Amino acid sequence: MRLKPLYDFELRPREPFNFYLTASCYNFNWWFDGSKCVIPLSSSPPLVAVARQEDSELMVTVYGVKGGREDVAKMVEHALGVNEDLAEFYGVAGRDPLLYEVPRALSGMRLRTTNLWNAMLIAVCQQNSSFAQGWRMLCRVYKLMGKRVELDGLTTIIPPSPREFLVDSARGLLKEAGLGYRTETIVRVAEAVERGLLEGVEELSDEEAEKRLKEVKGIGAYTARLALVLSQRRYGLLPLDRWLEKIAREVYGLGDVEAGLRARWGRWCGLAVFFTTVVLDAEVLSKALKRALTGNVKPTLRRDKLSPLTLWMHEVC
DNA sequence: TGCCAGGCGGGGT
DNA sequence: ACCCCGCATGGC
Repeated sequence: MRLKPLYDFELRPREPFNFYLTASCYNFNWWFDGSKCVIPLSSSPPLVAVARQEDSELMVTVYGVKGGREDVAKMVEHALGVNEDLAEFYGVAGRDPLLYEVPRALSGMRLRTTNLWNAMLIAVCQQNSSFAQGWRMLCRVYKLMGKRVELDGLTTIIPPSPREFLVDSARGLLKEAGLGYRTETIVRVAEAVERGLLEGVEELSDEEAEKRLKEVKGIGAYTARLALVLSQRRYGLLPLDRWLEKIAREVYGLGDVEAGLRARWGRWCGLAVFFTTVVLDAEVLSKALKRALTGNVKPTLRRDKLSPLTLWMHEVC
């Protein structure tokens, strides 16, 4: 399917802003090519934005079938976090033995958000799997179930909507993608979305939102919190998994890791977790722990090494 | 080969 | 409240 350019606009991000790092992180090569970042906005009707940097401006072109000038600027602004103020977080991170490189090597990098449904898909793929395995699963889901679209010269993918997970062939495709027992969980999430269970979540408090997501069988505290961080920037939530549990216990000498991290990171927990995975290149626990304990907390950025920042350079699946 | 990896729920205590 | 185990898959 071919989408046509509908209109353009510009955004002026709050400084410091690093578009390259923001677009690079946890991204695939059909959404970022080193200069253009594709931001899927809607599956039906198909709508995507393409952002690129020009001096201190972001130039955004919107593609679709016909529009309908919804509040695309607001959506792109939120997706890239262009107006986010991280000054306070940089204060916290700057004196943290795990995160002190964030205001330095990663200055201006923001977390990109996606919609709640897609964030839950991402989070479910991280359950009980390594970084590499989780992102490979996700890569295959997008290739097998996403919608391929063409924009001018660019071929890209719009992530599948919950509806695609409720057709007969969906389970087979998800198994093919390697999701294993996560298949049933993500199908249940899709059903919950279709029933409207996840509508209005953004109006709820953090605790209520987490509780709502956990009503779906297979969604626990980690998955719910991660999805809310990745979609709604609810940085007060702490997605704590075995990986971070172990690292934080050793690096900070914590007994009660959850309470200890809350005390340390406060309302920035979610963003701190995100950046912890980035600075340690999301290495498997044994390697990440070694690096954390020796103060090797600067992301590698070598293109031959698969990491959150180089994912887009690789043919993952 | 067997074992493990950024969870989770169920069933035991 | 805890603890423990199995769960499906792929990589080493």
